[in-house]
Amino acid sequence: MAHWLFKSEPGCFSIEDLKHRPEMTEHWDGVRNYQARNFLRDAIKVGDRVLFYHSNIPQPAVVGIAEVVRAGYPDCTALDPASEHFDPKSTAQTPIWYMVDLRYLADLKHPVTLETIKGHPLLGGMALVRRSRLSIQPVTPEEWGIILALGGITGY
DNA sequence: GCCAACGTTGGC
DNA sequence: GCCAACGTTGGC
Repeated sequence: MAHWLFKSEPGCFSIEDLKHRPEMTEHWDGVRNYQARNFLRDAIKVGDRVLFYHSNIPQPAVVGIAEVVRAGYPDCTALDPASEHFDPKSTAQTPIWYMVDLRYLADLKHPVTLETIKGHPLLGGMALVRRSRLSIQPVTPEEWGIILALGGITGY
């Protein structure tokens, strides 16, 4: 089981949005970056765990965790001319973009802010700090454990 | 709202 | 295939 960090602008899609859909899964669509796409298509598997990160706000932070319930499959929004994520180069036969489905697991009791992560001796090397623009990135088991401990939850 | 980082596009 | 121009992300 691998660990990941997914970023989202809470004004667009927040952990609350994910949480309040207990009866259904949520598509993680609209990713239009090749490196993130490769993770979605090739590496992210059912059962993997995800740190849910809120970006582009005054206090960016990891706010909760989620579980992958469906591995990479073609992103239907790329095929829909009405979607803002429409990509005319992507077709049903040769899809370019992929998405996964997530299920809400838990909120952190205490959000772990970017500031905290940057200042932590064992977290300063995270992709979040070094490659700040990558929206989907791998997390090591050690980083996962530290962030959950800082966040005040156990059992995941 | 600014701007640095950096990914993508397109002319040559 | 290089690289300048441009667009986007995301911290501040």
